[in-house]
Amino acid sequence: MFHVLEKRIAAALGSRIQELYGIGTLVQTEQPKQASFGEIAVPAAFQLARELKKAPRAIAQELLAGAGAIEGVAALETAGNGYLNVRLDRGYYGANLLEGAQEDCAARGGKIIVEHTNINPNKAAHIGHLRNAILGDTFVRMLRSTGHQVEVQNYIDNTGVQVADVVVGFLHPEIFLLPEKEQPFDYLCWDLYAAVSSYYEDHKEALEWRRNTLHAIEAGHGAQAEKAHEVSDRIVHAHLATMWRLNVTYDVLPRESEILHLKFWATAFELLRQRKAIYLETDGKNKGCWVMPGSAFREGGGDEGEDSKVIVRSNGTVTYVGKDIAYQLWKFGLLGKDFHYRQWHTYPDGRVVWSTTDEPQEELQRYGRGSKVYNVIDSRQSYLQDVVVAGLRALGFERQADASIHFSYEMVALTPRTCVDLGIQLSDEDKQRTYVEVSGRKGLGVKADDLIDKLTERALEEVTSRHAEEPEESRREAAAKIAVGALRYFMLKYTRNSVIAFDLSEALSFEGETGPYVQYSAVRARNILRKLEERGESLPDFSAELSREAMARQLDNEGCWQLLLAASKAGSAVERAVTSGEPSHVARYAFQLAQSFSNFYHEYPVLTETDREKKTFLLWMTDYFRAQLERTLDVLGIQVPEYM
RNA sequence: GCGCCCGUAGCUCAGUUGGAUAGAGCGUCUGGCUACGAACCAGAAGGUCGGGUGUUCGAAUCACUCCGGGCGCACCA
Repeated sequence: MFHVLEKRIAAALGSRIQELYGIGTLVQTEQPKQASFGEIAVPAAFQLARELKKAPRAIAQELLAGAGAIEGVAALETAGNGYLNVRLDRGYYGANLLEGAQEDCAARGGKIIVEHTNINPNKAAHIGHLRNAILGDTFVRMLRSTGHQVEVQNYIDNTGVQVADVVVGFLHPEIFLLPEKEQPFDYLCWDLYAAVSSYYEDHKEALEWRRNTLHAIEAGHGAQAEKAHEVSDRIVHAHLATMWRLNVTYDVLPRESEILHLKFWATAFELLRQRKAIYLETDGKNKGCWVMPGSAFREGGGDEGEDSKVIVRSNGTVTYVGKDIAYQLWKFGLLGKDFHYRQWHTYPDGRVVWSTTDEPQEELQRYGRGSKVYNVIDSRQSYLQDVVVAGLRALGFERQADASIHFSYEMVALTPRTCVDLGIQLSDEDKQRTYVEVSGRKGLGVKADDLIDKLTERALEEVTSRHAEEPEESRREAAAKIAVGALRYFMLKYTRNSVIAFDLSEALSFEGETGPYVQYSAVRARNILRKLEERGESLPDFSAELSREAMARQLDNEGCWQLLLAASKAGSAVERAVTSGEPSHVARYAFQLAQSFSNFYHEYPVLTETDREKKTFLLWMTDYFRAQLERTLDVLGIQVPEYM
């Protein structure tokens, strides 16, 4: 509702400017710092001042003078030295919210592809991966809630060295002892991978095992290839299970093995070669390689050969970037080829994740052909992402290059204190830092499932301390939702390019700006409504009992009005977060919304209210807050427990 | 050396793309449960927005520069 009015006001003033000065501009609106200034502020006069060579204040007055009435606006006034402030018609606003004024949610644009998670299928997921998945999944929810069609892809690199190293571990039990105790497969691989990696340090000759294994995997047969398949398949299932705990799901898993077997790369290579995006280097350190010149992806890349990027190695194998270019081309439907698809996994709610396969299937399924592609990838890979986009550009796919977005984010590191808690040895230098980088290769880091388990136990303690009478299963269910709320909110409250220094005790906190705080507000809103039923009363028919006049009367109360206004901004908050590509905006809004509700909760006793109209109004406010809280939490992928 | 990111309250971070008196959470200090649940609320203290120069009606935000920190710059993924 709020952004409908924002747009309406911008449009009205835009045409007013057009008729007065003959200038077509996009009128910006903002929200005043102080509530006393009104609900919407328009700084347009400042922008016009330069062009018109007039004082902003005078322009604002001219704009105001002949402006006609705008639906839903009670008053326009000038303020400061050129602001136009808007006061909304409160009765109109409330009545429209009550009727659930349709947010214009018409499906828009083409399909958007979001690729996220992309964890190497060779070990358990850790907190760094969680940031990727939660960021990606939340962005998907944001897009879907604003009417976009989205396809979620999780790329599986099942033929890389990481998998090979774990296979090496399994095939050399005489060196890499498997632990006696039972533990999940992905945990076992975590240790195995670290062990193999560190073994290479002192036994360079062992790298030959890795090379052999890689060759076998590419060839696609033999014991090593079989083991590689087994490892990556089992790990992918483990990852899907971990992500499911966090309400993160996927539509399709494109796999590297099919990119190889279906010769996607060969097709891409032909394109790149024909259009001269890459060339065969005949000299220098890259002699014998197919390279992309540095000038393609770096500004002023002058030194030929010095900064060019190898796409095909001198031994004829393709690099990661090369495969990624082929994959990116496929995402846009530019390769002229497609995968076959088979059902890979069914979620507990019945939805199905599909995987690519190289064998034709009876059941036809189509993926790819997006009009816009978001790749959720660590900012450390921005250089490689630039090369991929440059590849598209060099092929002449300008539009698709522009529509390829590296949705980057900074890494998750650990605070030194948390390292100590986890028993990780630190150098004196590291102890002085504010954070320490995790390393999957060394086996340092916090496993995702361990963290979720820890959070769940913490939440269970809290729940049990308040609801010992409830059955354990029910308490566990609530605790799981709280844990997920805490974790998702924690990963989302930071802006994307801020490094998260992960602190265990901070993450385990459920007070202040946290997911559980927001969940708690929603629970309390529900409780009021439930208590109403328990008292033998029922929810009034709001639209019958609350006339526009009644709404205006009640909203004349400044406190109520400000609270309702804040609650009504959910749509515009998500909208803004989508355009700025910043999920943290939604998280921040959710927190503010919860704060507003807390204020409401303490300020206005609902059930004991004696004035009938006011009580009806307060019940409506409660229900509206509940709906907005649930809606916003849903965008964040956070559920509301029955009690907490 | 080159490129990207960061520097805002004691700590961790926001700041609607250049706007009105710079905001939260944590921590500290004062108060508030006989419950629409205190995982909460009310209040207080706490700032030279890393330093400097510039751009203009107006700068935490843009440009230049210096200082401090991080991450990239493979025939690894």
